[in-house]
Amino acid sequence: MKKEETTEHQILDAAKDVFQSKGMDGARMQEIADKAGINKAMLHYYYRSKQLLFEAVFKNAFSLLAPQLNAILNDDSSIEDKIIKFTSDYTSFMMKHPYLPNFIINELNRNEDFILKLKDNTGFPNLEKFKIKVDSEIKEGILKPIDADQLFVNILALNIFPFLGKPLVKALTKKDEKAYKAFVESRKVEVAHFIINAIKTPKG
Amino acid sequence: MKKEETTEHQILDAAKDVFQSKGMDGARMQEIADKAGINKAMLHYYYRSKQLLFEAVFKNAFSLLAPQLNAILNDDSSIEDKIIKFTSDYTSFMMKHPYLPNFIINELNRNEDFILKLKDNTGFPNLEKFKIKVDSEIKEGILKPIDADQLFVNILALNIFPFLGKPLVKALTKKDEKAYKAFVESRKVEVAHFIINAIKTPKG
DNA sequence: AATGAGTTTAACCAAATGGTTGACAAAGCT
DNA sequence: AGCTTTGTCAACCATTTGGTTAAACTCATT
Repeated sequence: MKKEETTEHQILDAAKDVFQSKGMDGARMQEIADKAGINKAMLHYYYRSKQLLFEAVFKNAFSLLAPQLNAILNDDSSIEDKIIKFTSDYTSFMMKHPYLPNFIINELNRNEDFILKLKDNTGFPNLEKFKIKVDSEIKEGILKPIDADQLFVNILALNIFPFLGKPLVKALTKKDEKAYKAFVESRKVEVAHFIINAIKTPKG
Repeated sequence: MKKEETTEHQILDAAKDVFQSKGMDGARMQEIADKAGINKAMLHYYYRSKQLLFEAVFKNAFSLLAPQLNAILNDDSSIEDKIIKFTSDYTSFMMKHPYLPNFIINELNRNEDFILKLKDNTGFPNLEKFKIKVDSEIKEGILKPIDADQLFVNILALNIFPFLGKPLVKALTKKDEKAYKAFVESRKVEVAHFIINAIKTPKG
């Protein structure tokens, strides 16, 4: 039997659906069982409790996101190239996993201690290399002076917010689903230009 | 008796606390009653159901946020001045209401229809005037070409995200509460510079 | 065929939860 | 003073919910 067909995996799959769209508090064990096509008791047989099943889903989700962040932080290209690549890759990734950012942001807010467990894990994004690169490009005169933390948060903000605040963005800019998708798609390049304009010293 | 001391207002106040920190699903009517110092039956006496009490809290919260957005959208100053003012004002406002952005974003995501009710309301932010101003400043050569919707979403993103993603930002940039507050405080001017650098044509 | 470990199910349980009821008091009104 | 309206509470109710149990089924090994 393939791994995707085992009961344990089917549960995790169904749990992902339900937890990510309804959150820990809104999710119901019965709904997860129904979606997985199995008896509710099986959830406890494999994952013991709602909390543990939730944590399995959460860690899984975060382990999907972390490499996206590490990609920009740990390669050796210029800051400009990092931004161009990240903005495009991250937006594509989010379009495939629309529930992910809200789910993670939300549950981290609901339980601040939760992030401590992740921090210890290897693979938790580290900004050191990025900071060094930013500072060196500033010294070289390629970039205008800017704090690397601020720049990183700006990059994240511009890329993540349109997904976090999708309903708000749609309502404010009066876009239907189709127009919203086109809007986000065009951000793949727009956002990179925007950031680079903001931080690059004029040539000459 | 002052308005703030009426039972009805005490309920709304307590409900605000509980709903904004735990969300609709995580909130408990008993906890709201306890926090308001009254019997649980009173909640239903004044607001009929959990859903209606929640909606009262939500509308209240949104009516606090909307004027902040309208401020930038409807005054007559230059885009540069709008950005400087908004970035500073909005950050101050958010520091006073830290739960607000998450609460609103979250519950809008949980129930997309909900925003339709708000849209009809007078006072719902409208971008028309802002768009016209952006386009005219681009024609005048003050700003580089940029889609007004994109610019507006960028402004929102840079200002709201640090509050939405507070735990993530704290963890990634390795800041404690004090350093985080200083970080956000300095964004009052940093973000405005960042945006203006991105969109203004070089002088000369 | 007998054994036994792993898997699955129906039925059940205690606690929590949103909501209701009926009694009663305080405040207005005639 | 009587009568009505409004406000408040303790007790109660029906349902939902996460979790448990004990029996049954599967299937490889002996």
